[in-house]
Amino acid sequence: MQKLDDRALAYVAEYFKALGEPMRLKLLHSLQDGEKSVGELTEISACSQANVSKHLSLLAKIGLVKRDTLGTSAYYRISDPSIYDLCELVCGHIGNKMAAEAEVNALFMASKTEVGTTSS
Amino acid sequence: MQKLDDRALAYVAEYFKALGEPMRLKLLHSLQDGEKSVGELTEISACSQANVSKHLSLLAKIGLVKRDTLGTSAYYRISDPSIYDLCELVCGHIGNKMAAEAEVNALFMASKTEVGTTSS
DNA sequence: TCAATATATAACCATTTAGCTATACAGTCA
DNA sequence: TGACTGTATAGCTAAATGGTTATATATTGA
Repeated sequence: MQKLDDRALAYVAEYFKALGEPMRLKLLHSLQDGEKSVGELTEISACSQANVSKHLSLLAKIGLVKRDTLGTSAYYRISDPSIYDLCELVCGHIGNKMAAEAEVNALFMASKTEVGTTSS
Repeated sequence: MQKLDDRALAYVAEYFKALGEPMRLKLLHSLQDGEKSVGELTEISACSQANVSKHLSLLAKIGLVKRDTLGTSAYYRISDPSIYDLCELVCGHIGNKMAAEAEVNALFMASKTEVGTTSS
């Protein structure tokens, strides 16, 4: 039972870990409007083809994307749209945080104005 | 604009990365029913105190948990309940995946039964 | 079959990081 | 102040990993 829990935990962590990479997020974002070939993604991401391929393989292994081949090209597409719900949640969190930071910033600026330029 | 996008991307990735660690997920899970001290979490997680402290620091830095002190103890609590929504989504995904695996397994078993034990 | 193109993989390097042990730091109590 | 307790941090090691270049693999077309 505990063992199963740990396995599930590891599984969830693996999932999050796959999303914990800016380049992979960029690739997933690029796929949001439909499937794309490795070449297209390479161009979009401004990243080496080998690296793009490796990231896509990882995403496919996790099950986040699916792979289809047409001719010599490989086309990848999102297989689990729920990741966008995830990203939305996180972005919401980030939005809040940025708003909070902005507020703190404003307060800071205000306090500076109060004190004047004699900052010492 | 692109630069900002990359920053946001890095931010989201950092957030996911923090969740991409079984031990940190375990700690967050332990905090689901209320705040706990480092000592309590150390006992629950079966992990060294130093390591627990480090993970908690990281989670606090990201803003996932908050820290309060009482006497010599430090109490941590979830500061952003939305992470549980995240986990639920991911667990749903995992549930689907496991169900799919179970189905594949069943089909495999069935095919083995059909063919019989003369597996060659 | 041979050349060309698209993708995947191998081998390697540099960085990151989870874990450990030892220790520093801070608050409590005598 | 000095022992004690709880927490954080420093320093280290081993493993994981993102990136690179070079190469292997596979499909198309002449």
